[in-house]
Amino acid sequence: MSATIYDVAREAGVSMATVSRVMNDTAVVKEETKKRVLDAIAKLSYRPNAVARGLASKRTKTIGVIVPDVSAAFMAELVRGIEDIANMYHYHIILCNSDGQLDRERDLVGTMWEKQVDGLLFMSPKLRQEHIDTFEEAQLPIVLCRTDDPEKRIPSVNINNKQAAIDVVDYLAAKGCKSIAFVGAKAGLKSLTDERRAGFLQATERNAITSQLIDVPSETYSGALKFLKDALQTSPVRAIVAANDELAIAAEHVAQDLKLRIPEDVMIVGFDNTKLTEMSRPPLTTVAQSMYDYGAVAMRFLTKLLSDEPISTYTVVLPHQILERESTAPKFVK
Amino acid sequence: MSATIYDVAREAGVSMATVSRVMNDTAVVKEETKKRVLDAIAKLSYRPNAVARGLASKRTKTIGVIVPDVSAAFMAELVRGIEDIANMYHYHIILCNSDGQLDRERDLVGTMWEKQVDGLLFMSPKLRQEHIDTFEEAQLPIVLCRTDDPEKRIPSVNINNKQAAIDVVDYLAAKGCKSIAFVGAKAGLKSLTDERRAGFLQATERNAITSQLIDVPSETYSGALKFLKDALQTSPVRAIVAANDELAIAAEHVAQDLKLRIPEDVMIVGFDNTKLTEMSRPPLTTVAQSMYDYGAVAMRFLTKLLSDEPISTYTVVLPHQILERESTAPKFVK
DNA sequence: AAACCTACTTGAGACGTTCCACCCATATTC
DNA sequence: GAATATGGGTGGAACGTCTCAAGTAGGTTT
Repeated sequence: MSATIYDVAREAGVSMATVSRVMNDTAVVKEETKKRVLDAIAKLSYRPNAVARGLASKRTKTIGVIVPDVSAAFMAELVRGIEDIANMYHYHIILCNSDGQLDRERDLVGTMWEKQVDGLLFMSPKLRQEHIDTFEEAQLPIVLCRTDDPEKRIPSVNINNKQAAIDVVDYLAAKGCKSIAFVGAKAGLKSLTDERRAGFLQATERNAITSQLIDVPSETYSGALKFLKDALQTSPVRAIVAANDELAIAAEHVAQDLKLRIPEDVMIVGFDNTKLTEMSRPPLTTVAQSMYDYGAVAMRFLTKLLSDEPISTYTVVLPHQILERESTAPKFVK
Repeated sequence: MSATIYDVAREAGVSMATVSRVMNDTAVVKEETKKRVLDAIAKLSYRPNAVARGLASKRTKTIGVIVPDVSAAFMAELVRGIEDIANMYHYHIILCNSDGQLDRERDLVGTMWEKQVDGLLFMSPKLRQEHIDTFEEAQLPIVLCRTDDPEKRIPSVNINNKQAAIDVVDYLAAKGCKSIAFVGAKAGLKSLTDERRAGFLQATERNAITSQLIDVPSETYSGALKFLKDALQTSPVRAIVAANDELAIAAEHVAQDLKLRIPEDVMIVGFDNTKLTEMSRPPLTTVAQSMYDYGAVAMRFLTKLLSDEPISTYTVVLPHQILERESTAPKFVK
């Protein structure tokens, strides 16, 4: 069996309390005593038991991270950002997948409470009142990440998706596009897409651009192909704004099948700057938002909450940026 | 403050022990008493404290998962597989990124011990003696995943990469290819690639096929483009086997730039069956190994270890399969 | 000389469970 | 009728740490 704090105390000829103080550096200990304790620790290769520590101190140095699905595009990058910062502040993360299902999400918040996590990082495709109630009940410090809370009830980190879509339309308008389509999941399913669509509609109207909405049943490559083909065949447009990169690539492929040249005949813009954008033909113009930073900022925010550091704003908005590639800008030919 | 088991006991007029037995269903309790307890639990909305439980029972229902980098291609899928199965057996996972660095890995194993995890799932690009020593010291049930231990000292889950590469060459040979190139990182950097290359070399020799090795500095799309171009321009081959899908797509693009038709002029095969394979043009033939299953099987293995279920073999080898797509098979045209 | 610091150190009660030893009826066996 | 099971329950030590009130020794002030 492994050594306990009590063993170390006996070995060093001091009390448990002193050992504890040496370990946690929580009060002054005479240099000589300290050395005796450290020697004893080394000799017994003592490591503190974090569970006992958690019980006694009521802080577990553990953060619950609830995501819809780690394996979804770039979610892993976000999680990596979270983990890195967590680590920096000596936290660990318990990762849970909810598939965006309300029951599961509520369940997980409860279980995380049972595990006595110090805080929660929460991601969900759509935030409802039930979520808020659950959070209320759990009484845990929570930061929302990439999850829109229109009423700003919970601390959150987001980007301004609506503005980003507006920027994209303005960008395309400046290139002379007079007719633009937006492709994404039907309204009401995903907050992200809804916001982007709203920006799209607002900006097309303001710029007097003919707009068209292409609804797809699921925001995946294969799920979108057919709907895109139908839409593009019946009413050709000058540009396509896709709710994410995967859809944008589907749009590229459909356009190419219809013998349209990109970007000469039709321009295509995606969202999220996933790895796909570089690997598509032509490379995809997209709205970049660093997923890593997303997670990192959210986690840093949470650590501030946990250590009562002063907070300037409870709804952090991250910057975005249009990354121009060849799907909207003709390639420079030597 | 939230209710404790003691509060519930008082409310129901029974002892703590009885409440515990109701919660854990660990012994018979009279129907009537049980009801009183359950009512009290509901009334006080009692939830057991997992930390206290962990201290008392010495089991935390938590698994440590150490990966080089969650955000690396498809690692997230693997983690998802782990999480799903963990969940099924009522475990949670603490996820840590090591970047494949030995010190960090050893550190993490130690911290996971402190956190009193019930077991460890470990992934690393290259296993060394120091790893084994660290595991030994930690005295934790450990399963290696996608991490080769040539001496089979630690329980592990893997696929037979060498055989997979042999299968690919045989497959191409059957299609009449007489000259095949292998593209991947230089020998000695990645165990995975080394194994695949070994299989490739063995099979090309056996089939009397002209083989060529294209070494790239990094196994990424952009990092490989130039080297592929140089290689394909100087010595045209009939087929390319890439160490992973990303490289295979780079190969596709380079071939297309050289006005080669795929698969008529050159066939291309990737490894891993990532999402990219479906989204490339033409869709990529690849060696499929479900990353999700990889994680799922490893986790299931660990649960068996943890509950002393009988184990048939300590080195699980997962099946692989060549998924034929249009990069090696001409499209059927209506 | 009494009172008061300061610098260290101790003792033991939490923290919220699990689980073992034990108790008390009532029923069953020899 | 004594011994033995069995169902249903109790009490409290143990798990390994933190933490706080309290203690000691030596010096300084009044």
